[in-house]
Amino acid sequence: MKKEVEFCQFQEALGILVGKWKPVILVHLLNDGTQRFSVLKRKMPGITQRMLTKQLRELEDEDIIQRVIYPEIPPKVEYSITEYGRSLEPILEAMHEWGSSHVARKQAEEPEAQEEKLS
Amino acid sequence: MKKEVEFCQFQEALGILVGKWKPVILVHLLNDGTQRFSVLKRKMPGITQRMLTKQLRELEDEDIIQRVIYPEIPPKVEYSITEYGRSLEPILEAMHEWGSSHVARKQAEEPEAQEEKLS
DNA sequence: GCCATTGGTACCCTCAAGGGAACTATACCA
DNA sequence: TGGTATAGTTCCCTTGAGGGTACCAATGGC
Repeated sequence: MKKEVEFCQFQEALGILVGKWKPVILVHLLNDGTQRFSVLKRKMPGITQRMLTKQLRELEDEDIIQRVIYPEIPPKVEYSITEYGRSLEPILEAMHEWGSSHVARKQAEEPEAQEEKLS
Repeated sequence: MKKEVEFCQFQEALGILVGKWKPVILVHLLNDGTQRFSVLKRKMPGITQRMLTKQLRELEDEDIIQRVIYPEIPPKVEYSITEYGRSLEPILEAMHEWGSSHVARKQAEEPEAQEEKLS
């Protein structure tokens, strides 16, 4: 019974981190600090306005990031990591470290998509 | 340029861990060691045969777990974590730890879905 | 008057993840 | 003869994540 509950903890963290863009957004905000929408967008080639807005809103809803609107024209909105969001750093670090070796491994075993031709 | 590549590392780890059941499967295999299909299934109430098979296959394809078939009747198949799969442990641990405090936090702020009524 | 800028929103589409239910093969047991 | 157990597979369906395109509002610059 307790165990069932325990297993959900993973889903909690995953639920926040999954999404094609969320980890990337978080790393940008963690590394480079507060940034406005357009700057984030420029740093993520391939993302659409719609997607970036959506992901940012979701992270904001989870209280992982903070959104500050400056009532100017043209609009200015700045995003930053919250204290709480910063607590995700260990996970992101662990994932990054693991990912690095995973890619290294993949490249080692399929440098040219070879399949143990050397028997 | 380098940075772009770096950001993909997260996706690598996420791609393996996402899925409603994969983290749960991995934790079971990490904690309790080698186990056969039916035992795993029993430990995961709610999962269907189809789903469990699928997730196990995917993990096997990634070389995260190992599948050993005993040619008996009725069939016996045992699953276990590979050396490589064990390298995911830090991530799972980080996620679990974070998830625990996240749940604690959630329960603290919405014990009865109250909204700062105490002003 | 017209265009660019910024940070969005609205509408619609596609594809994959997840899942339900039924079926399979083979041997043992009663 | 029929039921049970194990580890699947097949077919079909639903939902949601992701994404493309177009549009908006207000102002400054030419």
